Amino acid sequence: MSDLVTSHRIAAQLKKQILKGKYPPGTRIRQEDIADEFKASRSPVREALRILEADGLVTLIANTGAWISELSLSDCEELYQIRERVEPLMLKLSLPHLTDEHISMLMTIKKQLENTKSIEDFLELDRQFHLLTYEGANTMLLGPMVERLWNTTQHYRRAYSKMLETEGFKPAHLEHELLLNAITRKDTEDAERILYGHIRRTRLELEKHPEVFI
Amino acid sequence: MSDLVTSHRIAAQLKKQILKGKYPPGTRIRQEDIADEFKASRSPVREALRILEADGLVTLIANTGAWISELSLSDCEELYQIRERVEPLMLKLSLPHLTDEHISMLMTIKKQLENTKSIEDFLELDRQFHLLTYEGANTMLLGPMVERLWNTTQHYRRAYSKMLETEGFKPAHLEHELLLNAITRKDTEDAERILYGHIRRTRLELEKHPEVFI
DNA sequence: TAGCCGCGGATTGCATCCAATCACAAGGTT
DNA sequence: AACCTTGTGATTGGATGCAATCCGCGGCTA
Repeated sequence: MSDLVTSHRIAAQLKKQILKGKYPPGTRIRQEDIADEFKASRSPVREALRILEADGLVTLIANTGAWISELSLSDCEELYQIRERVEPLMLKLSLPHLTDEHISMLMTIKKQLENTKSIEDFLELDRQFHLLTYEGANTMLLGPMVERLWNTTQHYRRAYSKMLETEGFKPAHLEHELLLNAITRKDTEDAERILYGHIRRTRLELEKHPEVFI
Repeated sequence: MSDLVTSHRIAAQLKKQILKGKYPPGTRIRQEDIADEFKASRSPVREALRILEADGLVTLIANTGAWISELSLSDCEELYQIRERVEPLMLKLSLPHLTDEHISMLMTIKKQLENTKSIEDFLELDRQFHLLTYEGANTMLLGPMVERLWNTTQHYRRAYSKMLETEGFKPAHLEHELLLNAITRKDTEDAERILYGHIRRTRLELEKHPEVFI
């Protein structure tokens, strides 16, 4: 389907690379370089860049070029405040439709999360954990929006995580425990509150590390 | 600047036309038609369509075409629920920076809003009123997001408004009164709650009119 | 008569070429 | 010495032509 379309293929690949950290924020992207890398012309590359712009991953400036999006501290605070309000909603919509399979999968991921020492694995598992709690909400609009919020903050979550000692992850683990518990009990209100606190605490921690930003 | 770039110019113009209701939801858009209309080639049109896709105004399907975005009732409910959570945040960030000029402007718009009989004017003034209350939040991310939410629901606000008798607008006027009052008092908490209720009530009203949707 | 297959027209996707624009550096002026 | 100006190279934006894909219609078959 759309994966056969060159522009979409390029967009998907580039997205992976960006999220993996291949290009740090502020890196300039030249159309021709990408075109060569994918053995295509600049046309589909330009479309791919527009797609990634919509995802918030790159920033385009007319007649000038494309850069990997860069967030200031205040941008990041803003994004987290949005997440604080929006993700509990998504959880509320999702929770009633989460099955036992979802929940046992969540338990598995939670255990892996507690045992890993690798930052990269932590980031990936944490993302999987939260996005899985939203899986029940079959939504055409909120889902992409939330994913976008995660994507744009990815670099900063990574940078911030690297500054933490392993002890620093403990609150997150406890909150995951509480969250999973509330989910199992199908206690929407509690789950929403815990998630709100989880994101809010992370924001406040992040604000203590302005050195992550320019 | 970017308005001189053909693709941006086309995107901006098309956006206006769509919001004005020139193309109802579900209308197919052929690249060549738009290209002819703007006396340009298909290249900038394609970019413009990608931009509008990011705005949520059109939906692209690979190898098939572009359509004016269409919302189902449940999509619309979802959007309103997002607005219920996100717009109060934006108001909270904006309120402390609203000046007396903002407030007197808001009063003017409110009066016009109460006196107009035209649906089209009502839509435009209502939009101006609310977006003006957000003007104090100089945000790079929330602002565009909120505008996008307004854009994608525009058609349905219009369709729904047309079904209402003039009496039907009364609650909205009262809520605007309360909201403006709370803003004048710089009472963030109250303003947030009133706004939440305003959007929520509208959503519930909308749910009573499923005939607006397909 | 209903359903399936295949073909032609219309439309989108991609490559290539040329034009327009910008950033940067060198030179001149005050 | 700092600032403005101008020209050149690099890069993006747009036009055109061709290839690929999809949709609808007609005819065939069960």
